[in-house]
Amino acid sequence: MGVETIRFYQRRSLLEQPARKSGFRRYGSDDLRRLRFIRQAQTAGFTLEQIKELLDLDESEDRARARELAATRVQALDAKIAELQAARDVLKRLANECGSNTTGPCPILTSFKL
Amino acid sequence: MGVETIRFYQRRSLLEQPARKSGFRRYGSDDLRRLRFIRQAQTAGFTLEQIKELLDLDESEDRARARELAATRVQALDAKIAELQAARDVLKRLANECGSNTTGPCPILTSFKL
DNA sequence: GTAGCTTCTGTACTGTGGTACAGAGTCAAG
DNA sequence: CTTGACTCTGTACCACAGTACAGAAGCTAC
Repeated sequence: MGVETIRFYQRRSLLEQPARKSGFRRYGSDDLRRLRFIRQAQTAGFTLEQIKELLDLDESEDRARARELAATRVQALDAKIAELQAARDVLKRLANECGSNTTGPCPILTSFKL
Repeated sequence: MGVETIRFYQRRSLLEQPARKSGFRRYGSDDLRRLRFIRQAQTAGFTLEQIKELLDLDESEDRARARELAATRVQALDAKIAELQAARDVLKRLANECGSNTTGPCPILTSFKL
């Protein structure tokens, strides 16, 4: 994670600008934990905007809202996983067919077209 | 799919510009099939650039390359599915915990931080 | 005390997949 | 033969999550 990204997060208010010692930002373990949180939440598919909300919630201890965000995200993840799984299975099958019968046009290219 | 999208594809050379009758584009079933192909390939996670290549391959009947693209995509899909699945499971578990024990800070917010 | 690295601010640019708009032309129905 | 809906070209803009760069200042080691 480059320094540019960190400053980008500061501009987006996901990270506070630490007190400066002679104009330089120095970071502590709090910042590090926040950055780790951002990364984890990103892999769960939260947008930066949502992550900002989660971080703000942490301050206000609004458990209901946090659960709501999580539940919505789980649903979205389930939908996305199902979609990718379906696409994967189709593509896998087509790739196999394309590999086995060697005459005629590749089924990957023709199958979608019907 | 709006007309703007179609013209966008034409600019990206995914779709040919049909012969004009007095300046207007008229589309046939070929174009329709191509558009359907594009949509299907998109849900499989191919980028427009890759879809363009697939469409070009269809002309050249290069089965090996088509299989290669498909195999790479299947791998990427598998990886993505696994990642999403892991994130989903963690999030789901945290949401449950956040709902069950009602004291202390919400585990969704604290768990990532350690 | 200077070379070489990092940091600062601010702005602009990237890629991906479109969307929106202005201003002009064209077609079909009434 | 006008009205309204559609199309054309071209350019600019959107979201998202960064990344790059210029030009200046500061820190560190030799």
